[in-house]
Amino acid sequence: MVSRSASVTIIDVAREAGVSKSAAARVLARNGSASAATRERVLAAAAKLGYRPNQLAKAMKSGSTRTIGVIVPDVASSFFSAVLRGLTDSARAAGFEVLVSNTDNDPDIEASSIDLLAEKRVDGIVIAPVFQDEPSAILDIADEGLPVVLLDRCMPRLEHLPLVCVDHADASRQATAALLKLGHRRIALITETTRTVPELQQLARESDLSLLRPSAQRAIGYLRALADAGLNAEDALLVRSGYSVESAAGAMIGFLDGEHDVTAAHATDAVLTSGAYRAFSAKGMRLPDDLSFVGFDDQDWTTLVRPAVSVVDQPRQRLGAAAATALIAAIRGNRPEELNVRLNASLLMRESAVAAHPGVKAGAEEFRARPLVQDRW
Amino acid sequence: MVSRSASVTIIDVAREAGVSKSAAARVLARNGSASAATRERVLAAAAKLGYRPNQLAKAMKSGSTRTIGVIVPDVASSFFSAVLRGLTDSARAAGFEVLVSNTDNDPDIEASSIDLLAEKRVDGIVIAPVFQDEPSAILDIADEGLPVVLLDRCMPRLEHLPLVCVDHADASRQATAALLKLGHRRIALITETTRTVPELQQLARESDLSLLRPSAQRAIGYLRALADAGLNAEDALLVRSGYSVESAAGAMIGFLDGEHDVTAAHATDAVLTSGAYRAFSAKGMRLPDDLSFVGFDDQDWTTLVRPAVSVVDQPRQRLGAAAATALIAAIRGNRPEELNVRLNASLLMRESAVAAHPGVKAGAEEFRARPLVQDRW
DNA sequence: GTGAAAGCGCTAACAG
DNA sequence: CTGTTAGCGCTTTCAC
Repeated sequence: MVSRSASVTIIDVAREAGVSKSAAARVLARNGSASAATRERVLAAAAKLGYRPNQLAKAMKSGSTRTIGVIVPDVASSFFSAVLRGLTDSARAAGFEVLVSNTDNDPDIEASSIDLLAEKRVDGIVIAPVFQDEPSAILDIADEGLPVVLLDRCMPRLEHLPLVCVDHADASRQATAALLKLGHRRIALITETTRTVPELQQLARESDLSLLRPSAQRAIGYLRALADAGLNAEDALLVRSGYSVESAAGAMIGFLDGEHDVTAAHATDAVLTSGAYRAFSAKGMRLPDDLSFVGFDDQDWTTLVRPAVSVVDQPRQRLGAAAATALIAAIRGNRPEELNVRLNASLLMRESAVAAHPGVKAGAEEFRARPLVQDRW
Repeated sequence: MVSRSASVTIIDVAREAGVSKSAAARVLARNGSASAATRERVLAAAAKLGYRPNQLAKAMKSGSTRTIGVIVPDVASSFFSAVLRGLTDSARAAGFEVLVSNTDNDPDIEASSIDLLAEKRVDGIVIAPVFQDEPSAILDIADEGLPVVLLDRCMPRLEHLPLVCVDHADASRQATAALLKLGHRRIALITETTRTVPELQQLARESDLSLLRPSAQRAIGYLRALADAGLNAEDALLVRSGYSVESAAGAMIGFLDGEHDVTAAHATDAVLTSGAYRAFSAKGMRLPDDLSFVGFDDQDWTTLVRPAVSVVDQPRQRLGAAAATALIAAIRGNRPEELNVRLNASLLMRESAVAAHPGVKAGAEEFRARPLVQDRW
């Protein structure tokens, strides 16, 4: 291997080997036939010149770039960074590289990202779409025949696209059920949804849950757990928060400052979990004595603090891997309907949630071993 | 805008507009001259057909893909995910998309990632290299003339490549100096380096710090702070840990179980900070009463726990942005020497570190307002 | 101002 | 088995 110029083409290799361009091409692309002698000389020439196949040229011919695009709100978030990790690894294993972009939940950025990726001729796109009434950029690109897989969330107009997500309702249902089993009856829900309990109940009855925002789906899971236990939900138990640690902490402090009789709480998102936890600290509350708590997403700190925080954990990396797999299947021509994946979150009971009364039998052990079900990966 | 086929080319647009391919090309690429009438018809045709320029073809002609590659150990880590965010945003703003891959610190994966990116004809690569004796994949690609920017770390043989990093030594120097100012004299250092104090001192004297691993640079920063205060460092104060929370927790517990007289500690990495903190919890230690502590990297949980943890924080997003900017400058032809960037970490004094004795005057306030220096961004 | 033609690096018929 | 040839979609001289 010698020093090499900017770009060594197949022609350079052919010349060096003293054969024709196509002869060289055949051995380099290891298809078509070539004599042992030719093969050897071409390979030697390629090695000597440091030949690197130009995938751009290959892509122009084949129509496939072996590159996929990923569009998420923020790759720096703990959720999407883990998802991206699973996604890139899985894509890479299948021979695809990944182009990423962030939207910050801005529909315009989303639209321009889609256009850019389309112009770069990615073979498909995985997208965690921005909630909007007219997701036209996504619809357009999908109409043009580019494979698209929805990640983590869906919305009206996009129902026909394959969706890879976690069962949000089930996640919060699990968390709430665990608290109920521990004997808690008054359970606060820290939630981002702005819907009232009756609205949520109606949605749960009449619409396709997967078309709702994750926050609404999770709230519905909470309501279901209550209903399963024969309990009525109350708006007074819903602690409304914006999507930030500060907002959640403020909302929770406000709630705790007011009159209430809750003995437990569940937060429906990683950020809200942090905010709620901060509120508990600020109020000087001791978990689980003053309150039992189950958070969302297993973050670094949940096992760092004392008591360790119980959470319902989403399989983030596997979610990303599943999205990559689904997209690649779509690229290979599988039908969208076959590509839907719904993974289950798993309950991790630790020290922040205990029995409401000494008499309650169910301990943390009971939940800890709970097997995953309905998990296709 | 009507329904469109798989791929609308410039020829389709030309035909629809009733002009030649080159006429269409000229208006679509908005260079060259065209009459108002032609321009209008072409634009209309393009809109009608939903024409999307094929960047692959453009790239083949121009030799530039307007895509850069990023190679890091793990995009899911809190450090690199934040860096990636800054990097993608900055690249995007300059008109470049980003292709990512993870190495898990495996040199073979690194090498194959580099090859893949090179074959995809990225315009340049930002890489946080795997430590190895012969970084030949990186050297090869750089020799071939592909712009390469080193991210976060350098190593022998790679000195000639531009480096965008945080001043590691200064970061730990700042943390240690803060503790010293608070009156602490016996300060433990939780570190990943395996070098002894004499070795580190020799390295600090004789070699280019930037060629050492960040862990060694940080340890040297600690030694410098001690030296500045007229104190001798001791190997007994170095708590050796592998790169994992568990390892750090174990090492720290072992240290605390043994005989020691430290009143303060500093961890030199985010992971080690978590591990050390877990050790404090496990031992039932109360910060800052039992020990003053300054961690590394401002993580979610550092302000969630009570007392809030003081840290020296790396400007992660800006680091990524700076790397993108440097790489793009390299692509535009700037000389490598002009591209080096060293950012400063900033000390965030919170509640986990207090004066060793009531008499010490320096309080947290003194540090909080400390301005950034030597920061070019 | 406009069209014809060459070519980026590669693949894939197609003759020889 | 091997070489010639024709593009993939685009830009860019170069005549007209």
